[in-house]
Amino acid sequence: MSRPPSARESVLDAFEGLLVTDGERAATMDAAARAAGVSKGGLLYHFASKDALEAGLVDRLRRLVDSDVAAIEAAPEGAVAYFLRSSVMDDDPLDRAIISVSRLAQRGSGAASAALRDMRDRWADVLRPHVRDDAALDLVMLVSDGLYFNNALGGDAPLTAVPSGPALDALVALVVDAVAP
Amino acid sequence: MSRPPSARESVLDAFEGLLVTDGERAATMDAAARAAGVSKGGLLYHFASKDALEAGLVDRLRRLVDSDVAAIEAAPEGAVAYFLRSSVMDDDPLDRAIISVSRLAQRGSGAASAALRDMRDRWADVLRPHVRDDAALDLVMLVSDGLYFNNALGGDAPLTAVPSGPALDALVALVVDAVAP
DNA sequence: GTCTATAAAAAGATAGAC
DNA sequence: GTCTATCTTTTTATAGAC
Repeated sequence: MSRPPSARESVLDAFEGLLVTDGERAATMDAAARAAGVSKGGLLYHFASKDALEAGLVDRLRRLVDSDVAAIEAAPEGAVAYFLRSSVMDDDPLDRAIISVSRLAQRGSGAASAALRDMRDRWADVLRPHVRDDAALDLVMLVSDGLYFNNALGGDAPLTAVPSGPALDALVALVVDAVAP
Repeated sequence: MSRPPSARESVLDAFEGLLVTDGERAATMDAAARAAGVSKGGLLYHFASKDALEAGLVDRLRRLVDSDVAAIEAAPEGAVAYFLRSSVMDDDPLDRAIISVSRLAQRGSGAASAALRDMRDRWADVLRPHVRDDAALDLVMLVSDGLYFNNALGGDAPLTAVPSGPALDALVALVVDAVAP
């Protein structure tokens, strides 16, 4: 935790970047090594297999979700409003981790799917006390999923124009009003 | 339109099935040929390349969206309620086409991303007259995206328990009430 | 229209030098 | 810790027989 090996993190960053910007197909060990500026052998010293590389990304996601759950709980503007606003992709470390692990999940990685499921469960647990009932919780979670979905799909352009600015304000207000206890 | 070549459709069905159930990685030309009961050479007669095979699936999606938009417009229970309920994956031809083309989009196919974007635009156009304002339209579209997202991810189990039965009824009622003009 | 055989490239992984 | 070289398997695609 105090002294993370630099090359290891570089490889992980490069692999994540390839998944986010170029899609699953482009995220090969070869490409990750090249993007990180190491050789394939160098990469394989840190991550002995493709599975190990993917596990590294999944671990990173789990750690980022820990901080996110804490931030949701502490948000002054309310947990629901904060959660929805943070569901709009902003290219921060958590967003990149979610997108890249989503790509792994679609490649068929069971560990990636499990991590995403777990993330979603933890979000639901922290939001539950802040909404009216189960239908309200479903609504909040699904809007959040939808916001991520539009960024996780279609590598180049987002699937749609995700609401931002005043449109996002109006959406958040509408949802907060509909789910308030 | 009247006499679709049988082998061609079989190959397309097999390719779609592989994408839906086994994920992108498993949907190779070899596997599609085997699943369709033809040889690789036989497949390549109908689809000269992987791109052509993917284009075949995208065309199928476009045709199914045509019918779906008509069904939304004609729904007796209201466009929004019908649209949301039909966003829950039911393994019908349209759902399978959406999931499989989503997988192609994540593989990096620009044509697949464009078809999904177009589908979403057409849905928005047909729903717009049935909702209060732009924020309400965003809400409906995002909940629908969320419902699909949870099926498009994680090949084996859906990412979460998608609401069904009374939970779905309550969710639809909540949304319909929040967006009614 | 459908087949077999095979080429050509890319991917994951191993061995061992430095 | 990092490198080069090499092996194996998989995937796309071509050639040409039937």
